[in-house]
Amino acid sequence: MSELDSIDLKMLRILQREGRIATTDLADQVGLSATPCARRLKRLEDDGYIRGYRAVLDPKRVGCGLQAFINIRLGDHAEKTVAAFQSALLRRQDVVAVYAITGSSDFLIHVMAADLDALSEFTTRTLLRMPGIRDTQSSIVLSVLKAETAVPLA
Amino acid sequence: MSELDSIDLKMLRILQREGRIATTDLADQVGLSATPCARRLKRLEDDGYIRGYRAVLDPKRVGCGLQAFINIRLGDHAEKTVAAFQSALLRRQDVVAVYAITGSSDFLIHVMAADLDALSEFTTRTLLRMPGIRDTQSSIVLSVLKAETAVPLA
DNA sequence: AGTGAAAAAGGTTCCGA
DNA sequence: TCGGAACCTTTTTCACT
Repeated sequence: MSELDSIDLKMLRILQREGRIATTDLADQVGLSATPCARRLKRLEDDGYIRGYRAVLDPKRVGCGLQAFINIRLGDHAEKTVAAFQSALLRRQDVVAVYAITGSSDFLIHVMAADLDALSEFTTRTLLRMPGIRDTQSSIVLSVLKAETAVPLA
Repeated sequence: MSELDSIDLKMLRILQREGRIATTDLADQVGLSATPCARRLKRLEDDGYIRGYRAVLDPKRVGCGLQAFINIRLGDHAEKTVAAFQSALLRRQDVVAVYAITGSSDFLIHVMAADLDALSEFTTRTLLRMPGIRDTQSSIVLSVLKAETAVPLA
């Protein structure tokens, strides 16, 4: 479970931008031949540095024109309530992220929907009917100036 | 700019999970031979449905143990101030996302840092010294229950 | 850990349906 | 638009440094 050397970091930086790059090209870019590059890549995957690879879609292009962040405060923090609330959220495809946070609310969720109608339907029909919710506060995304999946690597 | 048929959608769904899948395997999974599958994939890329491919790293594993969301309210909405503020944020690697939002604040940003020290340094040394900022409100992420890059595809 | 060559697997192009 | 064959590239394996 050794450390990452500068070549590993270089590889990770490149792979965060070009997830489908051929290992031969990756090898060129980090100054290695194909064999050790493939070995390192496998190690980075096996040791859990790389979780997986994803195609990044253009949300608007595929019919998801609206995004929102919703702060949620629970009224009841009983373990059972919290667990039920969480698993209900996690099951939904349109809830793309769920964070437990500090501050004035308990959870921050990131929702994607086709349009305002779909979003308000989610909020009123689904979210507000979940047990244990005290209040919610929605922030609709007007524009996405940046949305990296990339983790900063010093 | 034609529509996406059910095979295209299937391909996109698979690619959101397995961004590095071989096109022959993708072809098998959608019931096509390699040639038309590769052609469709190229079209999805060229027409902007697929923005790119990314390796997804484990943040903790690569030294980014702390995430936070920060709501930012500007005091001065002059175009120049807003533009300067935005470009300063966009330049920073540790600011992984920037959204302009509705509601009580103007921007929501997603920050990744090694630890609390690094985060508080960012807030006090960088963020609060930016011109035009009226106030900020940080929510530190206690746990990530879900963080999909995937866009929901009906 | 890295290299280079050979075998296997995957990707691309062209043509016919 | 699809499928198949030929051709080319990439990946993997292996012997060696």
